[in-house]
Amino acid sequence: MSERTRAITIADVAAKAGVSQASVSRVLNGKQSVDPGIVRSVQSAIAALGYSPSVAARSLVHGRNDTIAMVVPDLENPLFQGILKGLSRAAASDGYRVLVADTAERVDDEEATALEARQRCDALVLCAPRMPESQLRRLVGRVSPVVVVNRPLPDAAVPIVGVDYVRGIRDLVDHLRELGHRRIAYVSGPATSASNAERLRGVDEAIAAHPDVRIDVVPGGSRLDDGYAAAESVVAAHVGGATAVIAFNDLVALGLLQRLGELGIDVPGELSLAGFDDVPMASFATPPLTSMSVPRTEIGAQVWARLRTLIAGGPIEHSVLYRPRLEARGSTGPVR
Amino acid sequence: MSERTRAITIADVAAKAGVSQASVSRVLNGKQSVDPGIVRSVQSAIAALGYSPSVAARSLVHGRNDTIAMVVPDLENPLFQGILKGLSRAAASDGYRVLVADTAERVDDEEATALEARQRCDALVLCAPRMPESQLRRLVGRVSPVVVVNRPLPDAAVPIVGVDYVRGIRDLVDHLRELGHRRIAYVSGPATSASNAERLRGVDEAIAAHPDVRIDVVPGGSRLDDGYAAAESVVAAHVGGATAVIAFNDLVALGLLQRLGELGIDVPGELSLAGFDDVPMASFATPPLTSMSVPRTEIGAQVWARLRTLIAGGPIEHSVLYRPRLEARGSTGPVR
DNA sequence: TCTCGCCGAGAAAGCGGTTTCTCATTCCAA
DNA sequence: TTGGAATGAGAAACCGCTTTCTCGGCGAGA
Repeated sequence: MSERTRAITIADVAAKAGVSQASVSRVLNGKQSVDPGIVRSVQSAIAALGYSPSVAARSLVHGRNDTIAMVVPDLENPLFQGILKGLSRAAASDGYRVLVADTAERVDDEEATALEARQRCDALVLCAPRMPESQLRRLVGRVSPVVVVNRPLPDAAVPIVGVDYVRGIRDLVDHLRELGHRRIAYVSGPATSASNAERLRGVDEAIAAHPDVRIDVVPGGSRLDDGYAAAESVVAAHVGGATAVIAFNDLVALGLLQRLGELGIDVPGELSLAGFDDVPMASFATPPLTSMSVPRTEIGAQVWARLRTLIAGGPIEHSVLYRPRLEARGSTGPVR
Repeated sequence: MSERTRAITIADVAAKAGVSQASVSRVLNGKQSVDPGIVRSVQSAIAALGYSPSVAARSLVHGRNDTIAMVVPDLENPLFQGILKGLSRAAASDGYRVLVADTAERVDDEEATALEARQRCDALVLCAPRMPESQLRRLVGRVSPVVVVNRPLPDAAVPIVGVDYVRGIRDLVDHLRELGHRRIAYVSGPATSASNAERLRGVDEAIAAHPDVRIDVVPGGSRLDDGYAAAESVVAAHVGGATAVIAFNDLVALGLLQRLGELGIDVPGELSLAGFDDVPMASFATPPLTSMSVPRTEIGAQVWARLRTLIAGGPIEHSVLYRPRLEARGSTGPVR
């Protein structure tokens, strides 16, 4: 291949059309009336040259580049994928693009990744950040405009979009209680996950509200194999009297469900099982998994709405917490 | 909030340090020796001011912005997610970030989306593009450097990273044939999917290689509910003599598996079932789903390797086709 | 001791656009 | 007919950084 030909610039277009660069710019942006003749000659020059303006130059002068970044602990989590999808589509409708930064659950890299991503973008979405609260508070101040997802941060000057896990767990416990369950096991999530802490609060509140209910917490994780591996503890809890299980999320529940099947434990006959998030797979499990539905793409869209306001210099809009909706399916049933 | 304070620039740093902008730049980039005293004063000025260089300005000068874009038909597909994850992590290790552009399966928007994304980035990844071949050939010429994933494009001047679906299907048919199956149903994917066409070629080759095997193609799709909905046709094929089913991908297979269970059809007793892609959920299904494993994140990494070479002005590296690996699990068994 | 070459630092010229500023027209009202 | 406002187009400044160009100072060789 020969020497790379320099890309054509606005100057080339101006020369070809016999007008000034300013006029070309005006035609391009159409925010000032221009002589129709000039418009025509500029347009034909653009077409003839196959010109397309440099995004970088534009960014420099405008101080923005119509791109936002989403920082996420693990791209493989269906919840984050759904949020990314919703965010990406909503932002696209306003001409914004989304850059993804996967921190691969490395808590120590989160801050640096966020700062670096922020440099390239006009705004940031921090999705379920794992870092300590004090660090997060400091960070959100530095990377504004920013929206935080799935991480409570009381009184911080940042919009939060999240899921009411406390309420979700309570509703789920209510569901199980109505089915007659009084002894429940909760398979917990990653220690660094704030939403796990929220779920645990939900557990506590549920216990407080229903003194007749007892909930044992057993260690788990966030992925399919974590659920599979948690079966042992769950069985122990079952032997100890638990008749129902709530898993940190659907992946854990599905992994657990598989293992319970292998162990010959009937769900929901012997043990009821519920997950969280209502991932697409949930309703396709055997038995279909009871879960708390979370509007993933809707969350993404809401995040964008808040971010857009912020970018436009608007106020910090109210935070919003989605209340999960119970999807009662075959994996939970009346206590025997 | 008061008038937004202008961001600090390299000029501020230079002034504070009492040196020229050029020196600050030299310190920053460290590609020229600078007096240690100047280095120190610049560094402390940077620290004191909390300066961070403008990415946009840098991009303008360099003509690149260390960002690539991945255009994908549907972010919810686990295959693409895996590729994105692998790509994103590999690129990150070279200081590159990835921007995602989801075309939401709208074939007509693909080209525009790709062109638009290319403007903001140094290079492009076209993931399973749905557009017609002629259009794609034209496009890849315009958006170079570019790597195409999962779409054959013979003799095009572009590296291709993909999966050998032809071979994969053949291997899968061989597996079923060894189990005694002679009548198989193939639940096909989206009409616009090139990889579905490849699978169909695999079907044809398998038939040609094994005259005793017959494979019926029934319509399907690419998602869980497509598989669920395809059950009717599959049952018809089963009644017609088919003893095994190959689904377009694992999602279809899992959806189908669920419905077959509801219909009381024993898998693999009555009907063997296999998917494709080996998504994480596959081994957690009941029964565990036989599938063809595809190295999703590895593909992403390979894509980056090729793209990096291209960006650096290197040659178009050889295309690579991964041969799927059979993961024989419980959903396929000997014919009754 | 003098000259040549090298090195390091500042000045200035871009990178490719947008936007202000300026000035020449045009149009309307007095 | 003329003054003044409105309009439109070109010149030039500017966005923030990199990189070339230039020049002063210094060390080494003669």
